[in-house]
Amino acid sequence: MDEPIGLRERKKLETRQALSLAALRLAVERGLDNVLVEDIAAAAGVSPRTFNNYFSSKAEAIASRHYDRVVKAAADLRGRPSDEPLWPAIIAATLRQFAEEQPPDPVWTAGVRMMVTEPALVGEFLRTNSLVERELAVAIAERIAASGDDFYPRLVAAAVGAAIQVATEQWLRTDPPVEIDTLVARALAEISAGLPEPEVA
Amino acid sequence: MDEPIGLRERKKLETRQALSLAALRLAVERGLDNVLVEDIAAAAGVSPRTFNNYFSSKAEAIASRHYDRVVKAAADLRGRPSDEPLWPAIIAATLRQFAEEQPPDPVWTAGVRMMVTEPALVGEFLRTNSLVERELAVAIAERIAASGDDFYPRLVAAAVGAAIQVATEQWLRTDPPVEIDTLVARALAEISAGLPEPEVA
DNA sequence: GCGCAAGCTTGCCTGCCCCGCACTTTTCCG
DNA sequence: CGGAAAAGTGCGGGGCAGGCAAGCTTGCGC
Repeated sequence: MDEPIGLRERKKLETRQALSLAALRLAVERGLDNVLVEDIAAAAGVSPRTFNNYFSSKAEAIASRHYDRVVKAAADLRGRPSDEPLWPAIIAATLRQFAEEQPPDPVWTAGVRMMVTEPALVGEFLRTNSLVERELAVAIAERIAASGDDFYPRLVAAAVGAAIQVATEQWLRTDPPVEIDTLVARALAEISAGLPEPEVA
Repeated sequence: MDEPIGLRERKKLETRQALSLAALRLAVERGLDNVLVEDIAAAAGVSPRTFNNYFSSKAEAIASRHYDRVVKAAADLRGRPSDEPLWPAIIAATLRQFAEEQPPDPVWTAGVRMMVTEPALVGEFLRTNSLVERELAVAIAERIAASGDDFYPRLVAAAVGAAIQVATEQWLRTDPPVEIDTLVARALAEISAGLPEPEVA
């Protein structure tokens, strides 16, 4: 968390963020396919050609915001005391991401719904999650003196991803809205406990 | 599992399969972006316009084969005796898919590697997996008298998907090749056991 | 300061993809 | 056998992604 150098880099980051934010906002406002790359570029104050220097597709630009957000959970995990047991640390780091923002930004929640709904976005959304899981696996590996490519860290990271995924889906579906924290916590608890078959009702 | 009716349907299915097979084979042979939709259509003996009546993208055509394959695991699970405990049934049904074909078809393995590697395919691949998980959740729900939309079945299905995903990744990476069955079995066993933090080495 | 090199932005242009529409051809079924 | 429904096809348009070759900006070393 540093690199004070780079006034040039700064501008680049700003442009990138402006583009991804504009992409998300416009898509939420008017629906994905009423937004042209041209519009996004205009909203960010750059030429359409430049858009593709930053992102290789509309979908990627939108998902980029998602990436920036969830990647923080991995960073959070790194910052936790190293003597804390693994799963409590994971659960705490994850929940913090969802708790941070109350009430949740309506543009963001609409964005999540869109990413999970629009066929043209789902793939990129999932691909992003899978990228984040890699980061997460590395953070997990650090705690147990393993490599981020090893089996166990990858599996744990994938399990966490799956839990969040399911929790998010259920959250989008519940009609009387439920706190997403609750759902995520439940999913993580259950998946870390091994998902035993419930007793016959 | 029937519908004897439909000589019309038959042709449709054949065309669909011809298209997806051609898409996969050509992409493996020459690399994804040296294959035009035109080529695929030609190889399947239909017009380019018809291609898009079946699939909405090249990626979807390729992933369609993947879908057809893995969806069988869910069907397999349905066919198992209903008094068998859940996890053994899941594990058996899943492993059967991988065991079925020995040695594995080289076009297929190359195809999997491609789907996991090529940025343009990864998203569609993941999206397909997520679709299959829905089927799987329904099959799981049947066994425990629940709905396919309920939390627990979804979570189990997602966990299974995550396990297979990780196993596949590791399998593609192991240089002295390992049987994928082994990896899948291990991943399923571990995730169903709850992924406890390993003892410090 | 100052000028040069590296790097970012942009415009232009090409190839390709996806899809709507209208028309033909095939299949189904009474 | 004849009409309705559905599948295949050709054409054309809107849009996207990316190579290339200028311009323009920034940073760095002198």
